[in-house]
Amino acid sequence: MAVRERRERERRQRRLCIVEAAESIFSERGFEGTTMQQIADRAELSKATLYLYFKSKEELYLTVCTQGLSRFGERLQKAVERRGDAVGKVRAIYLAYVERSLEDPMMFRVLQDTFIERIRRNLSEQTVRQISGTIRQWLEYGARLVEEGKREGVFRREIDSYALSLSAWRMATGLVELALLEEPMVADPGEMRRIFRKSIDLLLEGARPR
Amino acid sequence: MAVRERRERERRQRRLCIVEAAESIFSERGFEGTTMQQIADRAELSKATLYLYFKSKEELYLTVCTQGLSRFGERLQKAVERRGDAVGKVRAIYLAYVERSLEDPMMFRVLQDTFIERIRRNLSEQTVRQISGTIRQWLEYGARLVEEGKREGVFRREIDSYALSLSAWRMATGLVELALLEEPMVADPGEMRRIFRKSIDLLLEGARPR
Amino acid sequence: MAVRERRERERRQRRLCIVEAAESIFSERGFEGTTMQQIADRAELSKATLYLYFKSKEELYLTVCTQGLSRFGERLQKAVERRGDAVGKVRAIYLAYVERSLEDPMMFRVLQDTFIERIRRNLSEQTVRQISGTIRQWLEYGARLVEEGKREGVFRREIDSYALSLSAWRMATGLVELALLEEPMVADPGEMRRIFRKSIDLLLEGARPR
Amino acid sequence: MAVRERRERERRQRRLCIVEAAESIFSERGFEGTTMQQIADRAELSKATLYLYFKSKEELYLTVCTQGLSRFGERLQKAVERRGDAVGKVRAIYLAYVERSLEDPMMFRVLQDTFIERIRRNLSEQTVRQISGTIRQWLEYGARLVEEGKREGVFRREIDSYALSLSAWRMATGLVELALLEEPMVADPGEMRRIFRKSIDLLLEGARPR
DNA sequence: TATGAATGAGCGTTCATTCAT
DNA sequence: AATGAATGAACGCTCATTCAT
Repeated sequence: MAVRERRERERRQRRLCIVEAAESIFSERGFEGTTMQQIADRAELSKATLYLYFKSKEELYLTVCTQGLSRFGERLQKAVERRGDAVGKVRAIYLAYVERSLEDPMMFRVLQDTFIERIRRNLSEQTVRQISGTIRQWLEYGARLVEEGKREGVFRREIDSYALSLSAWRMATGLVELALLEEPMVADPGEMRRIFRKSIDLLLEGARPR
Repeated sequence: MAVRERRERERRQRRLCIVEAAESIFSERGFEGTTMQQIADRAELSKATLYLYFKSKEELYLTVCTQGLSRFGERLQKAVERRGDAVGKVRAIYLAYVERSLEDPMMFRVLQDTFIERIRRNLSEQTVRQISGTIRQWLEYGARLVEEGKREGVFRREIDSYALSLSAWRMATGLVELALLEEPMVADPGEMRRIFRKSIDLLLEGARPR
Repeated sequence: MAVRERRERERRQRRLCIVEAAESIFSERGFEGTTMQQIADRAELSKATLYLYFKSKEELYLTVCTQGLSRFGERLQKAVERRGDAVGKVRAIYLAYVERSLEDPMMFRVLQDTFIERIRRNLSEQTVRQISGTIRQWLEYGARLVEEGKREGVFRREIDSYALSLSAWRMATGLVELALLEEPMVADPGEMRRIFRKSIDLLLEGARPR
Repeated sequence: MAVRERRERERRQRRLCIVEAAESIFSERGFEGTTMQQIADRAELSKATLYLYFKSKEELYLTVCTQGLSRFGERLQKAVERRGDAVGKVRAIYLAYVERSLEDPMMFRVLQDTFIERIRRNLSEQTVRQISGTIRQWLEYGARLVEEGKREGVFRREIDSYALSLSAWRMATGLVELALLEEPMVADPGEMRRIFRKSIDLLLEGARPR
């Protein structure tokens, strides 16, 4: 019967709906600041129903994180395609990361939580491994781009490609964090845009052959 | 009588003891994840006693932050003294920041909390302003070092000194965050040390005259 | 389905149950002396459940007051109907007020709290206004009865109808307060009954044309 | 030695000082709304010292009540002296009671608390008896004045003198209660003064021979 | 005698989770 | 499958009282 299929489809749909509601609230208020009631309200469901799809607040949170991570990855992927040399590609991926984060601060913030020890402790080992794995893949992808650049002669041979990849990622993240503060701490939005560009340019310049 | 003096001394000691307990728990669990009971337990005092020394959780948090901030600042200050050129000074302050953070992860984490929007919302405006103010001072100090370097001819004239200062700070912070994860996500401690050095070298190299 | 109806009915029932528990404890111990735990215990519910029905202790208190107030009002209303002249009406309403208060001391005490400055300070302005408003209505109703009496010629023309209304109300309240003390302070119950009658007779006699 | 005497004197002085501080705060905030800290602050002593003079908050409260009661009584006594007939005397004592209460609302409010069952339960039997006794004496004094008035022919023979005394007292109390509300519930201060006079006049008029 | 310091018990309120329907 | 109702456990904070000095 097609009934079962429909059921299954509806169930997935419902799940998705919850995840979306959760994502938007987690990112606004963080893990601890979010209540199941708020999520239920936004999903237009009852609190109890949430527990039919996720066995705890943590599991729901984890789902939001991993789903967001892979969507994020897809976007970055596209940014590098059709770029010229490796320098351009690294620059493009850096700026795409920044851009995406600023456009969808929700996702960015949820992912940031993932690096907070206290929250990690609430997640199962498997989850942490899964998230770490994905991130490591990106970093390695970045490192490969740098290696490619070395072969192209746009980066110095002795550059540690993984260190560069890592540095760029952390610098981007740290600056976005700042840019997303409601009350700007160090600079206004317009200035921040320039700073993003300058930051990656400095780093890439530092890796160029002299 | 010396009684009053002793009392005074004991009182300061007790206060310090509470601040230390608070610092260690705030850094483990963040502002929201920390309860006054936990702090009281670690300080081996009753919850009510905390309120004899601090009128609220927030005031205690603020004290932890500002005390840590100034201790932190003093260390950085020392790191720059007796250094040769501006490049050396910036490098020294960067590495000192990293070193201090790794030695005293508590303080680092408490300060990081300060950049989480949801937590900022729970703090009084005054608290946020005070912390932001101190950080901005550091950043400006960093920018002045870069300006000094331009005059010395070790940095390019067109470098945006504030952007460099900011980028370095955020990169350091982002990398330390990673290094402090209990289960290393991307690299082992030994490798991280090298990466710290490489990261700042890349950035400084990028700012050098060609 | 009748399910929804039953639910609705049960919910009202539960709410009523809480209000009753609250009324009995508020009247025994006053607003400040009452705890949500005590109310929960008497209603045989958990403290948290109270908050499903009332959003705060104050809202619960307000509900107790206003419900009691209107119930009280209805009884007084009935007491005046089918009475002959205005003197009879005022007398009837006075004695009904006393009677009701002695029968339902809970309500009487809760309302009395309303005149204690410190408790007023703990209530929202709206709550206080609402209660004051109802009481003022009664007083004005009393005053209108006196005016009616003047026209009938059973009260002297120069009598201040509002002052009489007010005096009667306060006298009744003060005497009831005394009568409700567990250990009688001034007179036994039987004697009190006579005193109530005598008190209003004195007042009415004082307002008669000579 | 005179040392012991001085000690004793100082001790009494200190005690008085505490009672005064307590009286002023109890009357502002009621029994439950008052904290030992507030009393200690106003008495410029430490909280612990209070417990050297009174074994509990309740005992302190009781002392305030009984002391206030007797002082109050002395004032009323004076008001009746040198008055002409019994009507004038009753009127004088009624208005003196009102006047004193409005001048020293503190004392009035503390005494009112004495009629709240919940507070009575916290006091020892002896205390309650002591307070009741004093009040009863006043009432009987009032009743004797009425009897005097009957002999003078200014009150009707069949008047129940105790009932009149009681009614007047409760009416006065009830009206004062109203007058002391910060936000006037029924009438402004000026109007209240007239109402006080009218209220006792009504009652006395009601007791006159026709 | 006087007090600074300390605390247990308790407050109103919130929330993740469970359960009967 | 979905939910309204319920609750235990905890939260930040307060206060009457005790105790060492």
